[in-house]
Amino acid sequence: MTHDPISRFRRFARSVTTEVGALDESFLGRGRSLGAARVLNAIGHGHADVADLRTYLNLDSGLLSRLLRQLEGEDLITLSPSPTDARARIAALTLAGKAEFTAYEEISNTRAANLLDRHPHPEALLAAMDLIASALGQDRTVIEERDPRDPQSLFCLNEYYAELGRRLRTGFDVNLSCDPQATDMIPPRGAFLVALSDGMPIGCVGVKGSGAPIAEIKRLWIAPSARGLGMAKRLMTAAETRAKALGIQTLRLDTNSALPEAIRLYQTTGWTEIDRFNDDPYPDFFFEKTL
Amino acid sequence: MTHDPISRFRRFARSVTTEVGALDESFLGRGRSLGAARVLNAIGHGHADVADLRTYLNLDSGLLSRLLRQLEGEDLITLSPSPTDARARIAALTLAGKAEFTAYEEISNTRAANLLDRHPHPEALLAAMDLIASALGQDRTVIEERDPRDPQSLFCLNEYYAELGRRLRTGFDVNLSCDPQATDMIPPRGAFLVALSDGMPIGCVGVKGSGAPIAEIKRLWIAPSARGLGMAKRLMTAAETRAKALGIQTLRLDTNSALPEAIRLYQTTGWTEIDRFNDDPYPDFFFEKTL
DNA sequence: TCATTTGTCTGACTTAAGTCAGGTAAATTG
DNA sequence: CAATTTACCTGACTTAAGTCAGACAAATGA
Repeated sequence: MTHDPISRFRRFARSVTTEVGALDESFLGRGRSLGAARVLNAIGHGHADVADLRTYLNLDSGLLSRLLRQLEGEDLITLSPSPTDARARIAALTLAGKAEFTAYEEISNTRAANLLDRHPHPEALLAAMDLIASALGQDRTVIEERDPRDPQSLFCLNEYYAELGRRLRTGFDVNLSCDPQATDMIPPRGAFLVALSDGMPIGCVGVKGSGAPIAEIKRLWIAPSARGLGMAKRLMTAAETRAKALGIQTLRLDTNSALPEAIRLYQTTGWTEIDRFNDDPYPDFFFEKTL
Repeated sequence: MTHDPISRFRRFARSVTTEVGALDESFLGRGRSLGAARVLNAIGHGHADVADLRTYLNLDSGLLSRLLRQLEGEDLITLSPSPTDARARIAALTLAGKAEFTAYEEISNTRAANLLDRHPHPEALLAAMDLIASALGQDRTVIEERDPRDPQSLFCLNEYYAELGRRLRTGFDVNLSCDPQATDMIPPRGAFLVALSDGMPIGCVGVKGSGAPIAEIKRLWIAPSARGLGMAKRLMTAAETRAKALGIQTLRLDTNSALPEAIRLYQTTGWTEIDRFNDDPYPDFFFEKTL
């Protein structure tokens, strides 16, 4: 058998291992060990405090300490005590460090751009990568509270509107809908949650409150590449927990029969169908849940 | 920007690196260094002679020698001189070695099966993996001459027939077509070439000869995941070179207007359209090329 | 046949990576 | 406030990985 699922998976793993190995090789071209390069890159990507670096890179405290001093010796980073805890130290790139970091980024970006450039269907290739990254990263997906006007929140919301436009027979115009004001989805009135897989937004949900003990769930969206992995359930659970913490006792939501997966989710997670509670033209299904 | 092509590519690379790292970790669970495990696996996958192992694993001769002796000391492999060259040595797994090899395979296969099992659309995930593996592996794709009755050849031929069935408005029944006898595509009359990416067949082409200095190109097929990467051109060039070596002076082929990519390829690579030269019901385009 | 090349092995290295047991100073807790 | 915990550092290790210069025997070519 040469074409069974497992052979195909393993061929994928081999090809990707080769690519990863080649990237590591080109990293070594900058005359620094892979360990030091990883630390430099992690700092450049915003992992500032030493404790964070240690868990992110999964390094022994002694080993990381030495790597940090090596980078400090090369004048690529500075280490200063944390203002809130004089024991902890915070790493920052110097100008030279930023230049080195950019050089490493260039290596990665060039490899990525080359591969995408010479492919006949870059968008298909990227969609495939999204799918695989979501499947592999499902255990590492985190849910974070964000301002709904954040770039990552806006990305989710735009995708959500675009998808509604495609799926509702009538199309979707956000201006005709009961569009929640951003402040209604920010504490203390409400909250907006984004699911991030490796930093990439792959889903969102909003709790739209008014200060009263009743609030609405809005804008539940999951990226196509992440569907079927249980993200909607995780997001809804997180939203309910957050709503409870904000003092909300009852949640309501409206949805559309063109979104059967969503309706099925609500039906199986303790929501009860209720009568129409607004005059928004789009929804035709209404649910309620007591927390 | 959080959703540009390069970010998406790099998110993919990160998630896959984590997965590869986790696999290496579980390999270490068998109490052998990664180097020794890699050698054992390579032998199990048919890399028997030491020289082949050295190039395949890209190892220093001294290092490989030591790893081999370590495995020999564990009674996992035997090393015997090659019958054709008494300097060269050939590695083979002992019974215990086969058991260890299987254990490593199990680790990989279980990880693969787990991931596929818990995904809602395993076939979509696999198609995405095929696409990426073909894109990453395009430089490592090799063209090999095979017997057209080989399992890998048959896989290509079946896919080819299935695809014709989908694309021809009339469907496609191999029995109605001028199906070449396998012996017509085996030296000295002809040849059958298969493109292999990491051992996986992703394309084929046949040269159907009769002993005369005129022969036909048949069964040109490229896997969907590998289209647009120039494989068809590579296969055709290889087929022409092989035909020439078999003493063939003129090549002909028939094709169908439902396959415009193929027709475009022939038109741009030195083929001239000619009159119908057979009464096969399927083709409606005919080409010829003098080598 | 004899010089050269080839395939593998050995011993003596270097280096990166990682482990582990203290040590110091700051923060936290009862 | 004293005891404990936490965050990081240091020194002394081990191990895997990899490099390099020969050594040897078999194969090859003039």
